[in-house]
Formats: sequence, C-alpha cells, structure tokens
Amino acid sequence: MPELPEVETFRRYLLQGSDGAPSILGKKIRNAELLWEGTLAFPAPDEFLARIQGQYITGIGRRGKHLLIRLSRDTLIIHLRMSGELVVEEQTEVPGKHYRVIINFDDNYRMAFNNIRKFGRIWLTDTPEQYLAHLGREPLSDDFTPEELHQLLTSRSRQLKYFLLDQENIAGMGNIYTDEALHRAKLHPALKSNTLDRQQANRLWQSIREVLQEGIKNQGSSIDWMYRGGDYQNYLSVYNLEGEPCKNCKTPVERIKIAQRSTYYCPTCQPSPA
DNA sequence: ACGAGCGCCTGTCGGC
DNA sequence: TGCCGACAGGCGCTCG
Repeated sequence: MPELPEVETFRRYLLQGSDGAPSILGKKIRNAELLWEGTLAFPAPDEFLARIQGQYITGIGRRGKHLLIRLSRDTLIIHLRMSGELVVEEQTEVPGKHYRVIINFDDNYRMAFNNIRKFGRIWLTDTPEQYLAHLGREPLSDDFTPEELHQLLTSRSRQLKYFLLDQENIAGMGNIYTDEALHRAKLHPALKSNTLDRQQANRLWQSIREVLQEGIKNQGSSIDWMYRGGDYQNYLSVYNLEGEPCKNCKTPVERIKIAQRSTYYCPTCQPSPA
C-alpha cells in the first residue's frame, strides 16, 4: 500500500495515538506472536520472540518507506510493502483475519501488523543501518537540494518513472506520488533522466516535495479497500484518473505501462519524448 | 547499464 | 450466478 506520506502517517499514529488508540511510546513489550513466519526477515523466529520480550518503545522514526520502531536495545524495522498496515488496539479485540505479527504490551494494548498480501517484512536488529544502507536521499530533508537531484538525474540514463521508483535514488516515492510529481513538473514518465536541464530538475524537485507534503498534510491517500485514514486521493491530478480531464488543460488523462506499473499522464502537458 | 518479465500473495471488479 | 483475467500503493531476482 503505502508510500512515504502513508508511512509517515502511520509513524505519527503510533507516536501520538488517535481516537481510541494510545501512543505506543514508552510501552513495555510483554511478548510477540508470529502468525505468518514469512513476515520475519531477520532474525530466526525463536530469537526474535525471545529478544523482543521486555524491551520498551523508545522512539518511532522513518526512513523512506521503512518504519523504525526504536526499542531499548534494538530497532524493529517494518516495511509495509503493498498491503500492510499497523493497528493499535486493546488485546480483547478479535484479531483481524490478516494479522501476521502481534506485539503485546504489558498494559492490555497491542500493535498488530495487518497485511493481506503477505509482502510486508520486519527486521529486529541492533544494527539497523545495514538494512537501510541501500536507500537514497530523504526527499523532504533540508539538505536535499535541486542541484543534488540534477546530479542524480544526469549521472545515469533512466526513464523518469524508473528513476523515481528506484529507492536508491530517492527513498519514499511509489506509483501514486511518482505520477503526480511528473504531472506537476510537466515531464513525461518515459523521458530519459540525463536529458533534463537545470530548470527541469528544479521543477521536478519542487514537485516531488509538494506532492509528498500535501500527501502528509492529508494523511495519505486511501484507495480501494485499504487504509481509510487519509483523503489525498481526492486531490490527485492524474493517478487512477484515466479518461478524466487533465486539471490544467482538460485533455483526457492516458494510462500506459512503464516498469510493469500503470502510469498516468497528460499527453498535452507531458509531451512524449519520441 | 537498462528495462522487461516474473514471482510473491489475497482480494476485488468487470466482462462474458 | 459463476468463471476468468486483469489489476492493486512494492520489490527482488533473472535474463537479454
């Protein structure tokens, strides 16, 4: 499911709580339950279950699309992939059909990793950096500059869609926000990255940050049956809007396949490179 | 180096 | 109604 804005929304939910769910910060872990062992990327199940017991939640961070739950001794890294979500609730609730991992706290609350498609993964480690080392720049950080984006773009020749989805360049973009950023920057998704001039790179930098910030402000996008918290889906310009008029020029939005993903763009505002 | 194709999973939707 | 393919917010792998 989630891209950077949705993961950031989950981070804030865990940190601040919401109606009916407390913050998990400071809670002590009584034990964990592994309902689908494949969720666990590291370590082995026995070690995971033994090691997580008794640790306290000391912080909640994010790196790209990875959630970083800081514990007394370790970090629990969670990647939600396509259909994951986190639920904080009382232990008396009936567990959801697709709960894969449950963390029980010692105060009658729990945090459940709900994950229909089983693609999500978690790691428990005291060296989290090694699992995050492949990630590129944090697009909303203060020291990510348009100059640096231009440098990244021109260092290789990639179609812009591929470039933005590649987490080794920028960490956090997914299918929705990539299409939205390219439309806002008026760049065709199949344009080669190394053909962009400084002005185009500046526009893309600005567009990436705007769509991500607007996504966070609206608590992410809720599409289909999953994650109903946010409402940024109501402000999308092209994603999932095939045949609808472009918000700028009224040309019908088109859908093509790039990188095996549906890719939405306006053929007028984002002219084809060919 | 780049990108296509596929696998991993469960569920929904539209067409026939 | 039932079946069947297409599709879904991700990513790692192979192959040419």
